[in-house]
Amino acid sequence: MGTISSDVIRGYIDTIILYLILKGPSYGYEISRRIKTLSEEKYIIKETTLYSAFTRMEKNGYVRSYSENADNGKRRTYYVITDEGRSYYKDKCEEWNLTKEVIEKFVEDK
Amino acid sequence: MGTISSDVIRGYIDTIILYLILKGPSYGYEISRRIKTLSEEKYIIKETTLYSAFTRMEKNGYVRSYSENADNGKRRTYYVITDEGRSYYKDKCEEWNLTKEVIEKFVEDK
DNA sequence: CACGCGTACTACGTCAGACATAACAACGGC
DNA sequence: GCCGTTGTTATGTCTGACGTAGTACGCGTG
Repeated sequence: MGTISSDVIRGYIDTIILYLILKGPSYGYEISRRIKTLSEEKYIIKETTLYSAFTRMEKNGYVRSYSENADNGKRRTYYVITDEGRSYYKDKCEEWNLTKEVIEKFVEDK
Repeated sequence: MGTISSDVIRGYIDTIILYLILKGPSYGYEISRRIKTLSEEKYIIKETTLYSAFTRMEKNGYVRSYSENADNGKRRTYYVITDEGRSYYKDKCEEWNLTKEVIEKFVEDK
């Protein structure tokens, strides 16, 4: 307990990932760790969820990718946000504010 | 525009419905209208979504149902929240607060 | 008096997203 | 020599929301 269920966040995985590459490219493993620490361990993304999100977003034109060999001898795939990705991110932020308002009408205050 | 996408609310349909029968039984059509007005037309639930939610929740023990002939000659299926349903609702409200906190870390303020 | 509209619900099928399970691969440390 | 960390990929499953369609009754209006 303390962690949130997956369905809840469904629809915002892409937004979360895009947020983390707004300021510069990053790669899967790093993003997953940053999600974990930023959310204070309340949300830990699954590898499959993460990488399938990348594939989906690349198909949708929200990210581009390139491969590079890291200094530690490992190959890495970096992801870069596109203009389309930025505009999608902004739209999702607005949608979030709407959605939040709606749901809060049906959720009792603690 | 103005209305919210379905995936976003996914996972909260049941919560929304349960909220509307917290204070007493209701039936599909009425609930759908109340969601529409309460959300200020920002969320309009589909019949299929609504009735499949009822089925699911009855299977899970969150609601009970009974049929009655309404004064207008139509049969109606009323749904009643159970104790399990109440406790599920409370859990979801708490989960919502957690989720909200998490997502807001990745969404830029308007 | 036929028709559409509001009420009330059901059946069947589709699709996408999140996840489970598993594997591959290279390095460091004990 | 094997485990843990880093880093990614493949394959398959399951559920929830929705599209499309149909049934059925009563009421008002043209």
